[in-house]
Amino acid sequence: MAAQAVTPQSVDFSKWYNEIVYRADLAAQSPVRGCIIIKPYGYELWDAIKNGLDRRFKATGHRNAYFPLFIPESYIKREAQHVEGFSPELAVVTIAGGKELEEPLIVRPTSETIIGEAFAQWIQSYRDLPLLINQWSNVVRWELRTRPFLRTAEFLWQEGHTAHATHDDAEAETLQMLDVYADMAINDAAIPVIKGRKSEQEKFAGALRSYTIEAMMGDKKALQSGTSHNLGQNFATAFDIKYLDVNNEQQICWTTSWGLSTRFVGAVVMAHGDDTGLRLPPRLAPIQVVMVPIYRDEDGERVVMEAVSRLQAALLDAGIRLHVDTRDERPGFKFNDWEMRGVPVRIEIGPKDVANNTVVLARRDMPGKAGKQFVSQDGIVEAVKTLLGDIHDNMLEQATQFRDANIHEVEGDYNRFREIVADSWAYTWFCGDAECEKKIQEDNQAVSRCFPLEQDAGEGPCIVCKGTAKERALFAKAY
RNA sequence: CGGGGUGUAGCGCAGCCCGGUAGCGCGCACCGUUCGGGUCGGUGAGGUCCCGGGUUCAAAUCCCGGCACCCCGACCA
Repeated sequence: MAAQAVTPQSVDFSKWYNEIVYRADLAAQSPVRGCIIIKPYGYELWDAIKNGLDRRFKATGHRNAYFPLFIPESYIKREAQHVEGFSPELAVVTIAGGKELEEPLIVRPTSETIIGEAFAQWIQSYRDLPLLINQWSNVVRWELRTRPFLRTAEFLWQEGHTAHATHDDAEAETLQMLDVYADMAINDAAIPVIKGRKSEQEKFAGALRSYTIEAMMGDKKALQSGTSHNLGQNFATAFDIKYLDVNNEQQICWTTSWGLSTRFVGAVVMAHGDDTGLRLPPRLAPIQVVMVPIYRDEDGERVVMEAVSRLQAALLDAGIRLHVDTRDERPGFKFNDWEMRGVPVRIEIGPKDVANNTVVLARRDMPGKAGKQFVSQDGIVEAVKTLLGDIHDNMLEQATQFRDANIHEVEGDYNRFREIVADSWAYTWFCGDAECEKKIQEDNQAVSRCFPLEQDAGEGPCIVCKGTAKERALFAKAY
């Protein structure tokens, strides 16, 4: 039989990624350039991400709403930086119902403008603030170069939009939502992310400040996995979002927006996957446990399936997402198949196990024999629950160690800096100047990722111009 | 948007140079065999050879034009 292994990460990470996405059944190619079909398994993964976020959004007082897909062209043009940032990648509808439209409609690349217009009508008084809205939607950005999940012409996401009375309120909201993203990434996806502020060059078109959670992928490239923006009064001014304060004076609102997209599915794949396939974090895995019955004749089948039904009922009762693989395939095939799909735990059960009242528990995060253990059927639910927790912890630990081993601090030595960013992340003093950033980008393929929020105070020489820098930044090659 | 590549069965490809009945592997269906780490054998279904035009008795193959997708760079969640 032909080898069915994927291209190893070490040979060609990019190729590995593409193969995994299709072979693990996350997505399929679509007839439309730059778009993908998200298949059920991939969508279930997105659903899990989505549910984790939605729960957190609601817990912090946000409400979901839905705004139109089509945005009048004039709206996009109201905020100068915004239009400049987005115009190259807009899809525009000029004909509808067989007639040329009086005003072209933009297929939303993001909804600040149309939501801003609505906010202007909804907000009259300081009593209406803060206004905390979230939308789950699709957006379109006509990217020239696309990759499944990481950058597609159409993608799914959520975009939060809020309005506040003061700059500080808006800033608190922006940072709170960044925390929400980080919490989901770490506790649901087992991806250790670094919270930071984007440089002036890298911030959102029209924002006062942009924040990001940055994650390190298996090839050591950085992936911006979620962003949160303090929009200041830029959009509020452009869209007349005003309120009367306690003194009956007109004030301009402060707004925020924050988004996390199906790109995060790509983050899960690239942060955890290995040469055997996907490795899904237990809390997001659509299937947490797969049970593979093993037998060689009808007697064996009867006795094994009886035990399978019993264990299945117990595990499903406990709320574990379980799948029993009864396909007419050899066990070895099934093992490999589910490993490709990243299922965290596999239960093998055969006649010998039934005789011994045991099962084999195999964990995806530890390959081969090392990850296998015999456990008693009696304590199966607890054993599985504990194991799922252990796997999450271990995956987070592995990813954290990998990340920390590949971030190197450097001070003042530009040559050393260049060596570092060639292969990993550099952490260094950076003045934030556009010219300095440009030089780094031109000399290396790396760009600034963020000024990490958690760093010791102090100052040092900017890695490029040697001028006094008050913050350190992370630099890396990025997706 | 620049550079390269590829369009032939669901997927991966050969055939094209040198025109002559469209093939291989995997997958799929059925039968048997096997089943604790990617079984083996048999039978079978499945094709606008990317599209349009041209040359020719005859085009997957040669010529002209178009389209699509993929990969690599610059730009971006």
